[in-house]
Amino acid sequence: MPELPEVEHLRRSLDPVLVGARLHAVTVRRRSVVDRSGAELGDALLSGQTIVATHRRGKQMALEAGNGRALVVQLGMTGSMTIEAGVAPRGMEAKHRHVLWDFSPVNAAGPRGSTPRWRLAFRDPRRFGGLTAYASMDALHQTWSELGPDALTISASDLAAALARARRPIKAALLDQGVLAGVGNIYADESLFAARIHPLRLAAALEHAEVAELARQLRRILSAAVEQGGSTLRDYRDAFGQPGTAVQSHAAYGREGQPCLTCGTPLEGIRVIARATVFCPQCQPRCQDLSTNVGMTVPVQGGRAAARPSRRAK
DNA sequence: CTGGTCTCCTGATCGC
DNA sequence: TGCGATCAGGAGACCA
Repeated sequence: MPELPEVEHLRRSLDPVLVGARLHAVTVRRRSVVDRSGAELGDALLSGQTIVATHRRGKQMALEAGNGRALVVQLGMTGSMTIEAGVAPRGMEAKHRHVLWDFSPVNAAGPRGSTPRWRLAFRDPRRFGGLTAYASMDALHQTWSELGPDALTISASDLAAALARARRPIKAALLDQGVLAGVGNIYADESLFAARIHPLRLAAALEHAEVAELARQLRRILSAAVEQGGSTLRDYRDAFGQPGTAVQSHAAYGREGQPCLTCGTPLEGIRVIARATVFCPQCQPRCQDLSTNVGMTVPVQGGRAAARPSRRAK
């Protein structure tokens, strides 16, 4: 599922192709995926406009047009923006393509210098994503100012400020885009594991050193995932259909019941605000006092001795 | 005000 | 082989 690294990688792969390109015709096959707030559909979708920049805040990506309008792309669970260079997709790949733009790429000259026509496609089978039109960059920034600071560059002090009044589990706070922008279920679990913080710890009660470590791990894990092209579990592809490889470095997400890569204890699975959550009961103690007692005999609640083999049967 | 739960939506997977 | 049940979860609506 696309989170910040996937969206940023997508933006970086689209940017050189789209900036400077002019969007010709736009085809809307399912207009319910477009929130145009009163604008005419073609205007909302930047028809006829030249793309002058791409932007990102959290999990949202925006295309800025020459006339000042902006179009925000939200990928939701299964959304994608792909470049179709000549060949049209077939089969399942051709389904659920809700909006299609014809455009002339900037850096790709066709035969005898003629400019080929490429296509940009917004596809989203589950339709948790969508496109939102803004009349100006000011209007867009207004909306984006309601998001928390971007997780890719989060500082310890900014994270501390964001969490200071969050009277809820740290994992719930991390997933709230108004607190911190860009983190979803995968990278919430990964960053909490790396920072050795239990997902149910009260956000506002974290020690400053823990918040600083969490900010550091967020930056490290997210930027590494961007470089790896994001995490492809099933659906995610970049602008040219390539999957990301960051899933190979997941230490917690999707590893319930498997041994912790640090201590070997079977990872535990719980649900936090209805999200599947995986953590190490040994490395991420619920009671913060335990983490200061490294080396001592740490009492572990519940019978963790049973390595819950029930789930591994296959 | 805060935070937890529900709802949308489709495809993959599992069990029988 | 087929089919129904289950699961995945971002984000906004809704409720305690």
